[in-house]
Amino acid sequence: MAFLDFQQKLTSALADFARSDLGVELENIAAEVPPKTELGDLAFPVAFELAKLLKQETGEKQNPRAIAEKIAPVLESFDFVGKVSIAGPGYINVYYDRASFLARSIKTKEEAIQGSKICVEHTSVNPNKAAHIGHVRNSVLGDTFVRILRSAGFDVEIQNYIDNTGVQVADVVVGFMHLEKKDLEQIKALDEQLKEEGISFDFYCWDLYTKVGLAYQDDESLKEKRAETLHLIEEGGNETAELADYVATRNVECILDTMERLSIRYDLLPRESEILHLHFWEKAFTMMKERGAIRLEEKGKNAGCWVMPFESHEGSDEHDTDKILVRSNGTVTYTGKDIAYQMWKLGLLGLDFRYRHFTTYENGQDVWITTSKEMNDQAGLPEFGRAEKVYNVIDTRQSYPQEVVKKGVALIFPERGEDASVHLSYEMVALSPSAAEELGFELSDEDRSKSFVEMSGRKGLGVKADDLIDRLEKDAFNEVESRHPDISDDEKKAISHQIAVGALRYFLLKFTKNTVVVFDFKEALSFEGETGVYCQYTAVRANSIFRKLKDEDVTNASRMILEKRDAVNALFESDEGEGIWPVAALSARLEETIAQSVATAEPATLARYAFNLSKAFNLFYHHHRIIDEKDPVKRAVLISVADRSRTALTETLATLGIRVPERM
RNA sequence: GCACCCGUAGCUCAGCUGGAUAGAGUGCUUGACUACGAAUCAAGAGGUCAUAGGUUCGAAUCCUGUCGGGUGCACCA
Repeated sequence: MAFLDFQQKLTSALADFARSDLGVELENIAAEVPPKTELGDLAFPVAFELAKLLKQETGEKQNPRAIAEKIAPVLESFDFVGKVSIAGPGYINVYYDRASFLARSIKTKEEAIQGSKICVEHTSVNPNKAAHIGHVRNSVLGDTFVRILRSAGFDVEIQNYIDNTGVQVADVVVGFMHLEKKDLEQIKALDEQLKEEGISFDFYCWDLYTKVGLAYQDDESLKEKRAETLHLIEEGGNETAELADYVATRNVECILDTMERLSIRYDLLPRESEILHLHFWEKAFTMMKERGAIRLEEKGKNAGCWVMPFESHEGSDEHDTDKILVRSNGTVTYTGKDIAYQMWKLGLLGLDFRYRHFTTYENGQDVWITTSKEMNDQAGLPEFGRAEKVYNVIDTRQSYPQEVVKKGVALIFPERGEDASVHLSYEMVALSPSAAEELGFELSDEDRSKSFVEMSGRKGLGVKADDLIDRLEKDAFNEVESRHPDISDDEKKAISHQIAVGALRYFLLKFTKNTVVVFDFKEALSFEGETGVYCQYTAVRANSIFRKLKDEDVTNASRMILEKRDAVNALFESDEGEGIWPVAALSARLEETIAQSVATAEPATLARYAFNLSKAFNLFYHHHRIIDEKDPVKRAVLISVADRSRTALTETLATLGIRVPERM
């Protein structure tokens, strides 16, 4: 039983009372958590609202406090309510009955899957190089949001879009073919050689990509090669495309390995090549023309282009108000393809991909990838797409094209509307100037004067995800070793891995989405203060209490609380009970925090909850000795509260993708 | 020029659809380990919530202007 259930009952009772006894219809009743636990567990500022409404109807001025006095008995009639008090100018503060709350079973949420499917696209790293910390923010945000949605009971499908036919892949292909003069066989041989040397393929491509970028600067003919290469890759069915496919697929494998280290997994990898070859765009184009969503420009500078009118932006001489979807040479822009893809995700396109099994995770979960070939073996193929709602995790710099996609789809399918497509937008990860220098980059005076430096894949400026994870694991290993010199190296490694993941995921989740994360090594590598490690440590500590308790201590505690309700409540009234209720109360707020995270699409809310819960537990922990407590009633309460806290904390951390080690 | 985001403690950030005395972390000063684990805890100092108005019982939060910063606005992806 969570507080959210209580709140819902109280709110509807309030609405009924306002309707029947005061003759006022309250649309939504605001409830809030009082600033201090001494002020109760739930507060309704509704008396102010009612005073205003009653004045409007009757013309008589009403005192909010007097109204609150009338409401209090209604709320007090619930068995889970201990008392109700009127505070200040008319706040109605509700105190839940503590003994009765602790007597209820912890029972975590019911597994009621909500009917419709939600599709979340995240990661979508260009498959031409290793992932950096900016990509990881995307993935961690997306993955955590998926976990939050699932925790709230939604059916979620995870897609990682693979732009395997884009310019960035073409760049690396140009590097292999024209700078290094390698053909497919030689690249495969190189790949084998790299494996032996312990260098991952995506790291090699990272450097190659930078080299190509530099080579373009003083070799015009190479730029022509790029256009040529891009064209061949898009067209498919030639040696260049085959080579590009190998390079892109190997990078996808590497990136998936990186993400696996962070417990991030996918259901489907849709590729751009299939969107092209299975003619998704042509289908969407026809529908858009039929529905009059786009028009062919006959004059002006966009003559010969198909554009989508876009009124919300003012045009100017330099910038157009309309968005071009088909160029005057007849080719489709990225945004055009994206509209077709979005339509597919929502089950509106009337075409489907073909699928090939890509890999299986160690838990047996399959990952599928799209293909244009007819496939025979489709055992276990799930139904992809056809989502009720789609979240695209993409950084804020792509807000404009995302808006075009959303509006475009809504224009063709007004019955689904704009709400079906959500751009889960977040700010970029940039580097602090000192971090950039630490990576060995020379900064201009201009860069150094800025508060941050943007990462650049093209320049090779960025913190590679695997490097950072390695560093975190190494630091964690040293810490574990100093604390537990007796355990095996394998166990130390396993623990330090969990710590590293906890540290990194939390670091990226503690900032709200629209905050630019200015990456700084010291901060990112910290294991103290507001970190994932702090939360993990708290849970480990709580668990270690229960390792020392006997099972019957816990069951006895439950029985004791049921039998001695008066004594339990008396404990909370006395000084002895100080600091116990705040953790218990906070532990009961996981469900509402999840609901809030879903409503605002903001995982940071849950991360903050994990930290606050940990802090509350630590406070409680330092105030009370649980195992040694002599008073049987108090001991029972302490055990029950500690058990609830560690359960809530463990579940919260799991939803953040953070595991709790046995010891650390 | 236009659109979106941001401006809160020395620094980095929270602050939910408006609600009670604006909170954390970090840094600084001090104190607590023969332990249910010090990756912890406690105490102290630190704020004209950029600025000027408006809306109302009530504004860090909503609206408008101003100043300062970021990001977009390709027949690139």
